[in-house]
Formats: sequence, structure tokens, C-alpha cells
Amino acid sequence: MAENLTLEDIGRIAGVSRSTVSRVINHKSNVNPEVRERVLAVIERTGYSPNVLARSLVSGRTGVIGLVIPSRVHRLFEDPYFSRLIQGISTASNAAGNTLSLFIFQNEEEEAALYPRVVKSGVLDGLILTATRMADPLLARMAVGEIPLVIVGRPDVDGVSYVDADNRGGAAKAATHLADLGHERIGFIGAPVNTTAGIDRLSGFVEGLALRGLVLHPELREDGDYSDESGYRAMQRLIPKRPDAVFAASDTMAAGALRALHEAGVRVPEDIALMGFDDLPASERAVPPLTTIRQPVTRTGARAVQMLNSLISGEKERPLVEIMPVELVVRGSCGAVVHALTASSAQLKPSPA
Amino acid sequence: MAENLTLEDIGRIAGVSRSTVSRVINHKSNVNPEVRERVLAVIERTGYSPNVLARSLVSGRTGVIGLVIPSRVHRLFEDPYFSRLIQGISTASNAAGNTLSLFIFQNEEEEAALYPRVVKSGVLDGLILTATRMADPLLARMAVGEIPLVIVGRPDVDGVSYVDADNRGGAAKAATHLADLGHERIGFIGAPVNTTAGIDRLSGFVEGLALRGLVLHPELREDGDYSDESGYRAMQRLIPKRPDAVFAASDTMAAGALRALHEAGVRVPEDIALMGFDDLPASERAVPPLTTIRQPVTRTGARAVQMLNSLISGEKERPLVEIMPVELVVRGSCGAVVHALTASSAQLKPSPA
DNA sequence: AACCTCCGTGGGAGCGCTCCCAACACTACA
DNA sequence: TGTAGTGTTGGGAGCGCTCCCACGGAGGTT
Repeated sequence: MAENLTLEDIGRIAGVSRSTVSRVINHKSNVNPEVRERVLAVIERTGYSPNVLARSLVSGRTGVIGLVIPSRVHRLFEDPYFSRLIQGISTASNAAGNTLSLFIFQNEEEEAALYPRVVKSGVLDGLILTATRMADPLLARMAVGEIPLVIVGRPDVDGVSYVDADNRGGAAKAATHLADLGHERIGFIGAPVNTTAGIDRLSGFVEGLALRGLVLHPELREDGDYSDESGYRAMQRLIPKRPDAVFAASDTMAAGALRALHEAGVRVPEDIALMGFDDLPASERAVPPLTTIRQPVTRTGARAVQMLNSLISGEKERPLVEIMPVELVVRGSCGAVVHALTASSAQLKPSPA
Repeated sequence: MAENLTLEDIGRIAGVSRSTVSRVINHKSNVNPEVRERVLAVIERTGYSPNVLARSLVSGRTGVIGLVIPSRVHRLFEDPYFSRLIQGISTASNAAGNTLSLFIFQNEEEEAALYPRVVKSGVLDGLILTATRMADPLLARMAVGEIPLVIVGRPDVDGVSYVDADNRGGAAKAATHLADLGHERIGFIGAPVNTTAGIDRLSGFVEGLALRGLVLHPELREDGDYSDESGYRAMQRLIPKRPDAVFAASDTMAAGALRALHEAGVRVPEDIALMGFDDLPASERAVPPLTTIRQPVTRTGARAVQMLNSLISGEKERPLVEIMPVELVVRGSCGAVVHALTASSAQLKPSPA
């Protein structure tokens, strides 16, 4: 019912001025408690809520943050990673009182249009950018500093704030885990090396192997593009080379690899061990359940929002950097003994110990 | 470099007034072509772009539309359906010049906060609501008509605009397809009946069976909640009842069902036929590839945006309704003969025909 | 030559808010 | 009694834009 009430209207009804109502709404201290109550009552009764636009026009803040997903992701969108990231960022935005605007682009023109349309026009307080690639023109365009910016995933330039998972550390964990299980011919299905995540997971993996005195044989290295299909094909090429273990740099690629293994009649983990990276929900349900490196996607998104807000409020100087810890999740696909009790196996016979 | 230019500034530089610059920007006709060129040149040179906030304040339009995903989805978010829907809506928004704001809620309080914070405050031109349930309080709150509204999925109340997939027709197609393949004991893994999609897929399925003189035996009906896990458990309960075919009301549940079948050593399609609904990307890669009903998720999202915009501009009277057609996609999981050649089976021996 | 019309243009008003300063009442101290 | 504080309040200005009305000059008509 209450259609277009203004501060002035509320003031008139409550018998005070526009200014006083404004003070009440913005929790300023210098208002007579009695008057405050009266105004609050009127606001409650009328269902008034302030016009955000007008407020933003004068304050210069809109409370809106943008999440940009570049065009190159659009094929990869089936990767649940992005669903989870979006969810984490959305939740954190709500909690922080921000409104989240989503920019998913189909092509470079749309990316180019973003800048004048929303960045320069003043609707956004800040921007979160994901899935940037090396020498990303989008990143170059955004990083000129007119607007606070946080990247999810390590960018290839300096001076920009970012949150990233510990890709190197995680890949190293995968390598040492596999090596400690006694594997020696360990293969690798990599992520694109025009992304820093691809580079970091490769170099971390090689470092991990080196810690155990192993090397990555060039013939055992295949590169994928994060897709299920690319993991499938990479594994098909790997099978004739007879690796005794394979680390796929993403769970989605590991799922494809598993498919190739099944089709070829190669048993997992008896004939070959398989590991992934990400810990997607589906990986737990794979047959056999996938051993993987879990990265805290939701928390990463939340952290990005926090960083962005501290940049916006100016309480922190840029650039901010944070590396989120990852964790080894041992399941059935690499043959390690698992002591966990799953829900369905809860009523086991007492152990022989 | 050009920081906070205003219309006034551009006017001063170009030697005209604020008003004239405004006319140029808004493509009004009554401007001297020569002057127009001069102004355009200044705008180009300075990199000016209008302050959207100020414009919205007076015009009453922001160009922002909201997409609301209620809290009950939050566990189901791994269902790629939502990724694709979001993508479709985002793409259509970009094309239409809208900015998309995303509201993913974790609980009812967040849902309740939406209304005063963004709907009443005037930032949104319109709203798209997904995954509503029966007697949804969120829908009730939004449908009071203060703001244009489009629902994705048939709502259980009248007078609201919506786009929906042809759930009844699709489920009926699944039933007749299975029946025409000679199956008679056809089981059903349903979606929640507190959603209209759940109801429509059930009733459509029953109707389809009836067309072939079959009925859905109560013992062959199990209900799931769209999750992989629920499909898995439903199928476990179904196996002892020995159906010769099962239709799962979503591909995600079908994937769970397939897992249960594999574990139980029941062969698909030799021992049992299985069908899904949605046609997710992963369904094509399932073993065996899943026969399913494809719904045009991306196009549905795009249509929702179009409908919303015609509601916003007032060119259409509400309520608008559109049912998107669905299509039977025959793959390997139901034993129908498939004549398609996949990439890997391209070099087959000539068929014995 | 006086009149009207029309086009292109400039500037006032106002969208709903916040910020700032002045005004007011009232108390406290000299 | 005068002066300086203190707490509370009201109203002007202005954020950058669009809308509307008025104004001046060119062109046409009587």
C-alpha cells in the first residue's frame, strides 16, 4: 500500500523534519530518544524504506559488487566449481549487506562493454574477477585502479589483490601421497598452462615428486582443459604408457579419466591409482570414490568478498593476498587403506584389534 | 584518467549546455547534426559515461533485474540445472542491456529481508523467481504486484506470469517411449510433490502410461528430492520389486539410480531400462548414455528475461504464460536401437544387413 | 512589415537523499 | 545577569541527471 514515501513524508507524519528522520535511519546518536521512538513507529507503520538510489547518488556508495566470469569459462560452466564459487560469494555478499551483480560473458565484446556500462557509470563499489588467464585483456582493463578489484585465482601480474587455493602445495601433496603408496611411474593430466592454476599444479606436482626422488616422465604428461572429455582422452593416450598412478589436475578431468579406464578394463585402484583435485560432490560418489585434494571453494569466495569490502572501505591498502589451505582427502581410488566408517558400513563387526 | 565528469562538464567543453549533451546521449532527434558530432567527439575523447544512479533517480528505471533462488535450493545447488538457468538468464540480460543481480538465500530470514532491502528500495525493475514450492511464502510476498515478476516453473497460484518446461508432456513421452519398447512393469522415481514440477511429471507419466493401457503400480513408485543420493536410495528400494523399466523424474536422480543398479549387478539396458528428465551434459557420458527428456533450460531463462522486460515496459498485460517444448533424446539406457555413430565407434565393421 | 510557426537550444525545477551549518532551548559557570 | 557550552533540531545546498518550458532566429505567410 505504502507506495512512494519519502523522508519528507515520514517527517511530516511524525511531526519532525526530513533531517531528523534521516538521523534516525542512519543510527546517528544525537536524536532525542522519545523522538526516535516516534519516528521509528511511523516507519514501521507505513512500511517505509529509503530509496537506495538517492542515497547512493550522494554517498557515492551503492553496496553493489560485481562478479565477473569471463567468456572463456562459458564452455566450462558445467564444472560445479563455479556453482560453488558463485554460491560462496553470494552468501558472503548477503551477510555483508552487499548486493551481488553477476556478469557472465559470452564473448569479448560483452567483456569490453562492461567497463563503460557498469564500472565507469558508478553502479559498482567493487569487482571480483575469476578465471583470468595469462595476459588477460579483461584483467588489464580492470586493473587500472578506478575501482577496487579482487581476483579469485592468482593473476599473472603484480599489484592486484587476490585469493587463491594452495595449488602448488596441493599438487605436491598429491605427488607425495602417490609416491608414499609405492607408485613410481606416476602420470599427470594437467590443466591449461595458460592459467596460473595450471602452472602451479604442474610445478607443485613436479616438486612433490622430486621430494621423493621421482621425476615426471615427459611421456606420462598429458594436458587437458578442465573438461571431462579432455580427461577421458588424455587417459586414453596415457594407458598404453602403463603408468601405475595418475594425478589429474581437476576432479572433472579425473572423472573422464576414470571413464576411459573403465572402458579399457583397467581396474582402479588394483591396476592403477587415480587422484583428482578440487573435491567435487560427485567425486565422493564415483566408483571407486576419488582420492583428491580438497579446496575450500565456498570459503575462498567468502574471503574474496571480505577482501573486497576492506578495499572498498579503504581500511586496507592494496594489494591483499591470501592463499587458502587445501587438504588431502583419501578415498578408494588410490588403494590407500581407508579407516573411515561410512554411514552404510556403520554396523561392522568389531575389528580384530 | 577522466574521473568524475558530468553532463555539465561535457557541455562546457563542447560549448553547449547540459541539456543538449543529454539529448545527444539519449538519441533525441532535435539536435543540430553538427553540434551532435561535436558533442560525440568530446564524449569519445574524454571517455565520459553517464552516471547511472542519477539517471535512475529521475527516470525511475534502473535496468537491474533480480534473480532469486530460494533457500531450499541451497543443498540442491550441485544440480547443474541451476548453473544452466543462471547462464541463460545472464546471457539474455546482457543482450537486453539489463544488469543481473543474484539473490541466493541460505534461510528464510534472508528471503524476508529481500523485500524491504531491494524490492521496495527501488533498485530493481523486476524479479525472476525460481524453484518456488507450493504455498511458498516468498512467492506470496513478491506477488503483491509492486514490482514486475516472472516465475520460472509453474507456480501454484493464479495471476502470476511464468515460463515452464512442458513437464507433463515430457513425462508422458517418457512413459509412451518405454511402453512402446515393450516394457510393462514401469517404475517411477518422482520429484517432490510439493513442487509443481514434481506433480506435473508424475501426472504426465501416469497419463502417458494410460495412453498405452498401463498403470503405475503403487509399489513401483518411489519419491526422491532431485538429489543423486535420493535416486540411489529409491532405486535400491525398487530393485527387489523387479521393474523392467524405471523413469526417474530428473537426470541427477537417474544418475544415482544407475549407480544403485551397477552396484546390484543389474545390467542397463539388458535387465532394466532407465530414463531421466532434463538432459544434463553428464547424462550423455553416463555408462550407458542416458535416454532422457531434454528441456531447453537456457532458452527458458532467456524467455523469462524477455517476458519480464515486456512486463516492465508495460507493453504486455500480466499475466504472461509460456510452456517450453521438451524433446525425447534416445540414447543407450533403454535398449532402443540407436543408429548414431559415436566418434569412438566410427570404424565399425559393416553391419550384417 | 507584422505575424505565426518551427526548430534548436538553454536553464529552472526536481528526483530523494546526505551533509553541513545555523538556530534554538536549556544548563552551567563566572 | 552575562557568557559559554551542550544537546537537539530544521532547512539550504547539492549529488548528476531528465523533463519541461521559454526563448531566439530562420523561414513562410498574409
